[in-house]
Amino acid sequence: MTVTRFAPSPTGYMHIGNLRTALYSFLISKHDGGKFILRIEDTDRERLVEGATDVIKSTLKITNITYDEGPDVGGEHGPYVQSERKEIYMEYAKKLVELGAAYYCFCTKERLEKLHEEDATGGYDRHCRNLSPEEVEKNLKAGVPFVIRQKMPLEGTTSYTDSVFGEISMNNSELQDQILMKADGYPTYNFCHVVDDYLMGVTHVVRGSEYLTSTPKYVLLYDAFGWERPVYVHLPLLMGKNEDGSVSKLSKRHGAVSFQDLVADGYLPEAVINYIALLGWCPKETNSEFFTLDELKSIFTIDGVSKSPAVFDFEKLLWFNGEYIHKLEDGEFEKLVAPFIKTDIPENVNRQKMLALLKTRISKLSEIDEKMSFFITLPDYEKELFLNKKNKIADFDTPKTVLTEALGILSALDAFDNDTLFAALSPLSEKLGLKTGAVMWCIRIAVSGLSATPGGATEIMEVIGKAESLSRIKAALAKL
RNA sequence: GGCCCGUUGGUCAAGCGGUUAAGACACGGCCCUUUCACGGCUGUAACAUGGGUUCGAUUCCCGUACGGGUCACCA
Repeated sequence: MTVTRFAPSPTGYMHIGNLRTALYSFLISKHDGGKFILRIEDTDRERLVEGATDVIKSTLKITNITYDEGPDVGGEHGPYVQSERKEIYMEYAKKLVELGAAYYCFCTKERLEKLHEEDATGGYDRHCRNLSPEEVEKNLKAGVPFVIRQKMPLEGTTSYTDSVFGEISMNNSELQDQILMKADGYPTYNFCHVVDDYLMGVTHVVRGSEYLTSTPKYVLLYDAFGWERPVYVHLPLLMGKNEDGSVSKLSKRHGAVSFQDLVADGYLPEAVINYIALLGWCPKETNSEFFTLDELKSIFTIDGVSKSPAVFDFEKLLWFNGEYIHKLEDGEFEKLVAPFIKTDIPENVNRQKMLALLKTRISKLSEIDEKMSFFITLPDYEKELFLNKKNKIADFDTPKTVLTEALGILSALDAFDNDTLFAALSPLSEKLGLKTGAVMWCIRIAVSGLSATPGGATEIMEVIGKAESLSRIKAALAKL
């Protein structure tokens, strides 16, 4: 059975690149009907951020990336928070020492720092690698602080096969005797993720390609324990475009790059998921770009994953989001957009009709306030706005006549819905010898004060109601 | 700097020895139309570079350039 996991550090917000890793990891297991595990990697006690785990969990919940095992849902391989598994790691680290693949190191931080100053690229000098058992025992008994380091082979090469990048080979001489257990008794990522992945039965390790070159060290750990190596799936990085045109790893300076920022800005979770699914992966045998999570589960395969980094394009995300919003049911849209409406909507405005009009014309929910403002308050405008070349309106006589006539017709109307309005106003064009467009242009300008509006003249009047429509037309007449 | 990885239009990308080198976003034009949007049609625009291998390279190999990643008691 395919078992994958998402193993974030609770260090704050949910980065979009992290989310994509979670998604791909989830999809790989679900494509095979396998299991997906959430594991919290909180061994860095200094970077820990309060509440960060909740952000992770809620993000996965909102996006429907459900996990079969995890901190709050439990499972047979728990606990799923590394700080709660502390003893396990020390036990395995000691085992590794016995196996001769790791050793105690009593070097002080001061010594290490001095070493670094002397040769910044040299790394650890393996000072404690060959301490005698007696010396180690003596230090241990005396309570000298220690770390446990991995004993790397001094020569030869270590290689493994990554399912997206292929064979990766590293000279063992490049490998540092990295720290497995820190002086505070906590393990480093380099060690505990291996132990956990093994213990939790993870078959596919899915993570960003920044781990591509450190994986040989992990593979060596599996080998030392005699454990079967997992399948590695390293994902191409997500990049952001800088102002000067260059690209670099996607980060805050590129804009809203956390999932919650995006949602707060009016992006739909489904749209975000759909978009990031396509960043670094492409489906086989279809040119479609719209996928639900369930569809992704069935078509997602590792061989569609790309090797090269992908630039996060806010413009395309915006387009995706617009598409998703436009397809929403009116009621659903009203519900989702409600939190973004900061302005009070007056009595005369037909909220429902207004939102229906706006739905297909916004690309993110946060645009709503600005887009609906003219319904609520008539903007200031110059009478030159009535002039329109395409409709052959070259002077103010036409709008004056149209509006005077329209005022009479509209005043007599009882019903004020779109169809009634259009039917009542249509004859005007023939009467005045104008095109429908010209008549409607004048009225629309009068009731909106804008050259471009969502919906036409009659639709706008339906939204703002009879009294407000008449009053706006009168105001226009006064202006003319 | 050493090591590892990558390079198809501005962006996401298909392609897996022989193609008029798909498609999407963005951009331009046209149509539709009660302005805008939607929709439909259409246009501009790409295989980083030099060597090989081959009858034939975007596809395979090597070098170069450029980009990225990594070298922590962070993950």
